[in-house]
This record gives sequence, structure tokens and C-alpha cells, in this order.
Amino acid sequence: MSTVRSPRMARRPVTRLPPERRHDEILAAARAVLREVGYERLKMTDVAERCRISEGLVYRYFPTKDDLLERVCEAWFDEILEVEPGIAEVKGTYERLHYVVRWSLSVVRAEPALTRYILTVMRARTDFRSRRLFELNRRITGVVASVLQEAVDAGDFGADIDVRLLRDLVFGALEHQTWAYLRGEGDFDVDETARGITTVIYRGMATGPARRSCS
Amino acid sequence: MSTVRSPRMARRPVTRLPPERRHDEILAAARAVLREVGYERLKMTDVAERCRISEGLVYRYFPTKDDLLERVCEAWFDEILEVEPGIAEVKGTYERLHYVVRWSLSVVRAEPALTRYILTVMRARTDFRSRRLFELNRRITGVVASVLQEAVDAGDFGADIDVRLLRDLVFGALEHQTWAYLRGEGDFDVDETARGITTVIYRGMATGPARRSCS
Amino acid sequence: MSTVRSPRMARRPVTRLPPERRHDEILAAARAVLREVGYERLKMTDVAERCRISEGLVYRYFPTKDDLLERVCEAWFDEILEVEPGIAEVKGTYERLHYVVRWSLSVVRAEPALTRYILTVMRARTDFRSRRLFELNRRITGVVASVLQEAVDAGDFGADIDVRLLRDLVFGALEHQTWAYLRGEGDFDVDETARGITTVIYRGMATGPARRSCS
Amino acid sequence: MSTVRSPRMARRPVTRLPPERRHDEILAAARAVLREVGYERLKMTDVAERCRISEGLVYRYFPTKDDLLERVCEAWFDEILEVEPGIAEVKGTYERLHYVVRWSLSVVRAEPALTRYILTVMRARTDFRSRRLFELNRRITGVVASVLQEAVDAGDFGADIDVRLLRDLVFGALEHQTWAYLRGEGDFDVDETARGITTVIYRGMATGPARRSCS
DNA sequence: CATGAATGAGTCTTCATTCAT
DNA sequence: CATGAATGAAGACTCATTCAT
Repeated sequence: MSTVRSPRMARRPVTRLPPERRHDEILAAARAVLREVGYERLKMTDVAERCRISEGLVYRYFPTKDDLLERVCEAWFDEILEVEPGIAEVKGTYERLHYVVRWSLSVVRAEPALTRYILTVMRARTDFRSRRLFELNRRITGVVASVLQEAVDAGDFGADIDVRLLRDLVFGALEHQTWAYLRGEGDFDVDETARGITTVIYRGMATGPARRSCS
Repeated sequence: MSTVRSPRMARRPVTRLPPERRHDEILAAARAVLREVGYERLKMTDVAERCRISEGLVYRYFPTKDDLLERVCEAWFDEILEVEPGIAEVKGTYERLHYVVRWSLSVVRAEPALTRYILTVMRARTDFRSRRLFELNRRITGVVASVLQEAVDAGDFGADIDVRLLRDLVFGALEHQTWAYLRGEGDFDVDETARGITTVIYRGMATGPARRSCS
Repeated sequence: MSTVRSPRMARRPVTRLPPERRHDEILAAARAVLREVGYERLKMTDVAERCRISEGLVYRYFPTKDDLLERVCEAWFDEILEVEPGIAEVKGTYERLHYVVRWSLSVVRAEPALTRYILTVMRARTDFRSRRLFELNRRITGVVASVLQEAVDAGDFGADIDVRLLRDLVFGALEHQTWAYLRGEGDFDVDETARGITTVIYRGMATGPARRSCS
Repeated sequence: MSTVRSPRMARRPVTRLPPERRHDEILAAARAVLREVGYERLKMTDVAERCRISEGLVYRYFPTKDDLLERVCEAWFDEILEVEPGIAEVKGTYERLHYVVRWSLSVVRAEPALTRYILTVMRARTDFRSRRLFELNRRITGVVASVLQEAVDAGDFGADIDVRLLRDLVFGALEHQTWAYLRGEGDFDVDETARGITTVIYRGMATGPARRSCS
């Protein structure tokens, strides 16, 4: 009951940082660890060690391990959306589609561990749909969806096409094409894969005889 | 399930079983537990309890927990392939495609926990490709792939189509369409979903003006 | 309360206060927190937050958590003794006894958390008797004891009565009657309880046939 | 995710015990540790060490620390009730009352740490009333209560006496008289204390001029 | 004087795996 | 063969207290 604690002995030299900064550092460290060992073996200790910080401090910023990892993903998604690419300047349905598919693939390519974490752990959570991460994810897939919608609106794709389904098709293919990579079984070529997916979708959906013939 | 039965319980009567039989019983028990609690909470104790067997005996048959779970998946895949459906009797590219998509969906629908386990844990393993499970998985997706190949061969689909990519498209869409279900967020309609996926693929790929117009 | 405020919050403006004032403010805050969450969950952070002060400053005034809590109790006791009631004006053994029992009960009623803290934590300390708190407690129970002593002196209670024992009887009964309340299991009526205890004691102790018959 | 664990190295010689036996041993060890260090500093490790057992095994028998300690108390209460004393053979209200008070005091005297634990921690629990321990406690205080009730029924105590209140008086006094001891501040004499309490109660309650005059 | 970031020693708890009987 | 008691290595999380700024 008496909760008095004995004082500390020697201690490593303490480095003080403004909270904002520390917060981001922990986030970065967690991301790095996640990248290196994968989420299955990520330990809070490792994250702390990474920033040369005590475990307790990590908990000061992030209440639980799950929360930390979720924040890592959110930060990554925020980053992705921030660097929102120059889609505005790309013209033509095929090119626009190709652009966003390529963009999505390069995101995966850049962070396989995070992708894998989201694909396996986060997405499997029962409350996934109610989290900010889900919303962010929507925003990302939404970029692709809106390109598809434009294609329908412009009459390039059949008017009766279910855009949601088409979007799932794109991302499903994207996932399948990258799983080997996510598993660490070798690389994939962003350009080539993007070209492949785009072509199939485009050829499949495009109306009229004017279908662009692709490589 | 996880009710750690206090060790004060009466000793269960020893039942001797032929090895083959016991092996299968354990497999069945593990599968049942996996189905009920999900792999995150599956404990070896629970599996043992399920067949009214000691933990030690489980280890006599399966060296580790991971191994056991892998065998469970293999057994499931074997079963799926055994019950190989009457695809032979279905005629017409569209119908054949619809048939195998529907079949795949019903497999997922019947065993969400196993599907989820494979999609998240097994598939993420770095040595996935070298395992029998990978091979079995290929055989399953191969059923779909061969239907697609036939369509190309028959000239129903464009000759320049990448069948592997198309297969990934199908399974990717399938996964995306079922994740909510796998997460436990509600059901999906096998027929409707199969129809949707098939239609998009078929419409997208079919050559000539003779494209079947679908509901 | 325990909402560990994330360290990202804006820095609070520094307010300088005369030491005496700050000391009392911290005491008041600790008392408030104790009242709200109970001692098991009282955290130094919460106390600091309460007076919009840093943890470090709390430690400038009180060396340890235990010390702080002890001071809180002392301050409370001081307060109780200060507000020493108009016992002087009450006449008659029964009435005087009733008066002090009622007074004691209302003290408990007003501060269940503090009472509970003293009854459980403080009183259990091995060095309790050597603390000022013990002395203060004596002074409080002493008020009752002196009323009892007067009764003996006045011949209203038997001359051979052990006043200390009687005092323990009174406070023991008081404690037992209030535990449910202290545990948070519902209220008790100060008047009724006081009447009950007083009556039993009085009837039990009063000499002669002239015993007051009570409600 | 992969949950395979590496095998153990050297290990201390394992001692196997029938569960019933082990269960009791842990209970006894916990009780001993409680006695020695007090509940505030009782650690599961210590309990395990005491029986030369791993911590994990303790958890096999008792799901949590709180549960273990509660079982310790229950076992103690069971024991107390089992050794139910020869009250049946004692005659006369005063003697019977003295007998049970003495019995209660010797229980406290024998296990100060447990008494203290119950008085402080257990009793303060909000769900105390719904636990078996509460029921057992009732049974114990009930022994005293029934002696008091008999006294009322026999006309030895006034018919208008509130037996529940009287019981609280007895136990309250008992608690107050023993707190110093529980705190470890010195011993108390069971006989003398029992005599004192009994006398006050008896003298206070007994009807008629025939009141037994006591030492 | 004030701040609050930083520390780190605990504690509890879980469970795959082993091995004495 | 069978049992299930026993192990022990992790790992998550808490919070009183310190001290650089």
C-alpha cells in the first residue's frame, strides 16, 4: 500500500527533447523496427532502445503497443496523401488510370512491412471500419475510384459499371501481384506491374472500337 | 474454451486409439478450435482438451503449434480438391467461369477462420512458396486459371491476355469482396458476389460484339 | 482524472504563488483527488494536474506521496478539531454522548474516502503510533472519551467502567455501522445511527433505575 | 505471429505433486508470505519461490493474485469454522458470550496478517458483499450473534435489543482492541481482552438486579 | 522557482514446450 | 503410449521520483 519508491542510482545521460519531436522520433523508430523485424517480433523494448529512450517514455506518448502501431500506419497514410501526386495534370482515361495504379504500387513497394501489417493485422481487426485508418485508407483507394468514376462519366467505361467492384478488382489484383514481394520473396517491377493491371482493366472496361491497344 | 480448467479435475479415462485415427482427430479438433476462437487465441491446451487428450499427446503427433496449424490447412485444401466439383459438366465460358468463382466463394464462406489464417499468417511466412500448402493453393487457383486459359484458347478471350494476371484479378477481387465477412462484420451473398465478379471479368475480357449481356 | 494527458499539450502558463498558499492548494487538490478516485488510484500526476502545477512542484512541497497523503489527513483532523462543536452547551449524560457520537458520524459521512484511507492504509502502518496523526486521532476520540469519563465521574455510569474500553466500543460500533457506506454500498442515516449507538451504550452503562428510556 | 518457442536449457529438478497437494501447498505458501511481509509487499514470485515452484505454476492454480489471496482467506475461514468450538457445552449467557468472544480473539491473535488483509483490502472491495468470503464472515460473526440472540430469547438481555447492532458493537470493540497488535505494535492478552469486552456487553445488556458481578 | 520529460525498477500474466511418472 | 504437472522465457504496462532546462 505504501507506495514510496527508492531513488535511482546511476543513470544514463538524459536527453531532453520537445514532446512534438520525441513523439515523431518514437513514431519513426517504431516504423523502422516494424520495417526491420516485422510486426510479429516488434517489441516495445526495441522501439525504446531505438531512440535511446526508456520503455516508460514510449508509454507516455502511446498508451499501448497497438495504439503505437496504429499511429505509425496513420502517419504513413497521412504522408501518402500529403505527397498527393500530380494526377491533375495527367490527361486521358488510360493514362490517368495508369498513373494512380503506378502510384499505389510505388507506395506498397516503398513500405512492404507496413503494407503487410495493415493487410494482415489491422484489416483483420473487428473494429477496423470505425478507425481513422479505415477512413484514410478510403481516401487513398478513393483516388483510384474517382479516376474510374470519371471514366464512366466521360463515357469511356460502360455506364452500367459498378465502380466499387472495379476498385476492388484493381486493389485485389494489386495485392495479389505484390504478396510475394511482401513476403520478402523478391522484388517486382512497379512500371511493368502497373502497366499490366491498367491494361487489363482498361481493355476490359473501355467502350467502343476505339479501345486503345496497349503493349 | 480458454477456461483454463483448474488442475483439480478428475483424471480423464485413458482411451487408446489407432495412430491414424488420433492424428485425424487432433486435426479436426484444431480446425474446430480455429474456427471458434480464431488463430490469435488458439491454444494447444484447447486443442488437446477438445479431443479429450493430453497436451503431450498432441506433441507426439505434431512437433509444434505452427506445424499443426499448417497441417490443418493442408487437410482443408486436400478436402477442397477432393470434392472437386462438377466443372466438367458445365458448358460455355461465362458459365464455367461463374461456376468456379462461385465455388471459390463458397469455400471462403464455409471456413472464414481458416481463410483468414491462410490470408494473414501463412501467406506472410517467408518460406510460404516452398511449402506444400503453397502447392495446394496453386492447384486450387489453378482450377480457375485453367477455365480462363480455355477461354483464351477457345478464342472467347483475347489471345494476348495474361492468364496469370487475370487469375490474380479474380482472386484479388474475391478477397476484397470478402474481407468484411472474414473480419466478422457481416455476411455476403455467394451468388450475387459470384455473379458480379464473373460479369466484370467476362465483359472485360470477352472478344467480339457477341459479348453476353448479363444481369 | 487518470487520463494521462499526452505530452503534446500546450504549455500551461506559469503562475507564481506564495509558498504557504501553494502548499495549501496542493493539500486541497490531493484531498479532492482522494475523494474522487480513492487512494488506490490516486496518482501524483493527477494531484499536480488538479492545481495546474507540475509534478516537480508537488515534490518541492512534499517529499513523497505517502507524506502528502499523511499531511492531507492531518489537515483534515486539524479542521475537525477546529470546528470543535458546541459540546460545552449540551447538558445531560445521554445528550452529551449522543452529541459526540453524532458529531463523529457526520465527520465520517462527510469524508468517506479520507476515512477509508485512514482506516485501511494509515492505521495499518507500523509506525502509526508515533505519528502526529495518531495524536490527532487521540484528540478526536478523546472528545468522546471525556464525555464518557464525565459520565463515570458524575456517577451516571458505573465507577468500575473501563473508559478506554468503552471508547473503543463506541468507535468500533461506529466503524462497523459505516463500512458499507465507506465501501460505497449505499448511504446511512447519521441521526438514526447515532441514536442507536448512543442508546445501547447509555442503557448498558447507566446505573440505577433512573435509566433514561429511549425511543 | 509464429508462436514457436525455443526449447529449454538446463532446468532445476522437477518435483511432481498431485494437484490437490500442490494447490494446498501454494495456498499455504501464500498464507505464510502474507504473514511475513504483509499483503502490500506480497509478490507472486515470492509465493512461487516459497514452494520451490515456477511462477507459471502458481497461475495454473490461481488465475490472478487477487484470486489467490481471496482463496487464502476463504481457506482460513473454512478452517476456523471447521474447528468450531465446543460452544454447545458452555452454559449460561455470560459464559457463552465470553466463550465466543474469546474464540474470536484467538482467531485474530493467531493470524494478524490475514486479519489485517481482510480488514483493509478485502472489506474495502466494492463487491465484497457478493463474495463467498462475505458469507463465510457472516457465518463467523453469526456464531456470536446467535449467542446474543439466545440471551435475548432467554430474557437475559432486554427484549428490545437490536442484536445486529450489539453484534457490531462486539466486533467493533474487538477490532479496536486489536488494531495495535495487527499493526505489529505489541501483543494483547486474549483472556483479559475477552473478559473486558464480555463484561461491558453483559453488564450493559443484562436485565434485572441479578446482574452477574464480574471481576 | 517551475516545469514536465525521462527514468527504470518492478509486477503481473501468458503459453509453447518438456519430461517425470 | 499417455498424461498433465511443471517450466521459464517473454512481454506488456505502471508510476513514484528525479533532474536538465
